[in-house]
Amino acid sequence: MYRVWLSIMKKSGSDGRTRERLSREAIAGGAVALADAEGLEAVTIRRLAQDHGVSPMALYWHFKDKDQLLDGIADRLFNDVDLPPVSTEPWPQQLRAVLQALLAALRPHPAVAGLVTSRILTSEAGLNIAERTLSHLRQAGFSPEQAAEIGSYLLGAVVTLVTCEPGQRHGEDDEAHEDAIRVKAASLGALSPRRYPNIIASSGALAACASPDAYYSLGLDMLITGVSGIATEAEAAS
Amino acid sequence: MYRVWLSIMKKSGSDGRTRERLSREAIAGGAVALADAEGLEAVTIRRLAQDHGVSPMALYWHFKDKDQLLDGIADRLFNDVDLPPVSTEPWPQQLRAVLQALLAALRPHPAVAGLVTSRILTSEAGLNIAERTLSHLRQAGFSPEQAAEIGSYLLGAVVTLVTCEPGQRHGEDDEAHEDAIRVKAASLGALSPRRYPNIIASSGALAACASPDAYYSLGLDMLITGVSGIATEAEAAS
DNA sequence: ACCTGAACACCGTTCAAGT
DNA sequence: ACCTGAACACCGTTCAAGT
Repeated sequence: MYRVWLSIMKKSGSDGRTRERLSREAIAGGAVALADAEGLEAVTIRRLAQDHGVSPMALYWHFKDKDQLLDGIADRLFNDVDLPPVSTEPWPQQLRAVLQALLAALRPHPAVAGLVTSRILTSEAGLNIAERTLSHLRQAGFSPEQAAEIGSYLLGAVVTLVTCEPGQRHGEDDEAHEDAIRVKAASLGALSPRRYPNIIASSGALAACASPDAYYSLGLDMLITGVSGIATEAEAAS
Repeated sequence: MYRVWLSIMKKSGSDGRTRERLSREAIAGGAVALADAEGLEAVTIRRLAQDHGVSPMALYWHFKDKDQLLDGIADRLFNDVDLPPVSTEPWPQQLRAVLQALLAALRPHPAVAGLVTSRILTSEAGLNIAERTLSHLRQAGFSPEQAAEIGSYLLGAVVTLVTCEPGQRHGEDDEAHEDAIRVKAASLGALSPRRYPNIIASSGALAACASPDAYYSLGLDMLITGVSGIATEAEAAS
């Protein structure tokens, strides 16, 4: 599928000498596709340049250094977020919808999801997500300071949901991935039943997620329930 | 402070030719201290070897490759966790105490905290933490499958709390860090008030955490409240 | 404005060899 | 058992130069 992406980008077949003009977007897009296929450690200036049919130094025209390239990847993910319109619904539902939108954008790209945590406030699109999150937290009655802390945590927690999904793949092909899951479940199941009875009972579910959709839905519920809980506490205390 | 660690390790002064025998523990300890001082990107096989007064290849006797070295760092953090004894308290308090113990071990080492997420089930000490977490979740009435998903998330969320603490330093010295915070607060404060009113209101708190203790306490409350909430939901549904 | 070639300092890692 | 030296393939990045 990475090869498909490549050929689209190059706009002509395997013999195609002609290639698209390089751009920040094309490079970041290629980086995401490469990370999806082979993991973040495969995303290298030299490798990206090679796949674009260009010299490594060409990328330095578009990005000051590799860190800015990673910023570009994060920015691309934030731009994939389809923020729900503000409505008259109660804040918990609206906040949940915002987090769910972020989640939906990150789920297809677990290998690069971790990049966004530290970059929300340095990305144009990320700022919009943060602003919406803070506004719903203010609706809940939190102070600007509390909203900042809780908001930072919530956005990070969405990333955590994605990167902690049991059996999350890390850029191997499908068969190798299934093998790894089977091996992991077996090794957990072979632990001492006296010392680790609960790990053994959960070994299958720890090695792979039976229903990712249910997992993510439960995760969002936990987040919103948690915020609602401390919101009412704070309200009762004031 | 990293220099202090170095001199202790070498057991003699600046002229000391004699050094401790190398060991997995000494190497992992040095790696943590180095990451604390200069960030995870400074943790390099060659740099560690140099600081230990040894050739880079010496480390390969103790660790198969760099990934195993990172495993060793995570293992060291898990061993710092002082797990509370099982008691007769209700499960939410006990679960909170377990998460708090993990949090206490990770807080001093934000640069390497992220390493633990994927390594809990491959570390001896990590398995104990996971087992305790799962056992309290089973007490709460969750199935082994639910416990696996929720437990994975909870342990990851503790890491998230540490790495998402607003203004979390990343291995700079103190003055540079305070400068960075001031710059960040100022740049957030200079955003468009029409588009980002809430970010501006929270700009100070987004750039740096006023009271980390309060932040972490609130974070643990959110986690426990969230789990409790979906636990009673699950109970009510059954 | 956009890209290249050569070069530099740095990685992780292998392998044969030393004690 | 524990460590070294030389070598290899790979990084990110700079700088001067080409079009």
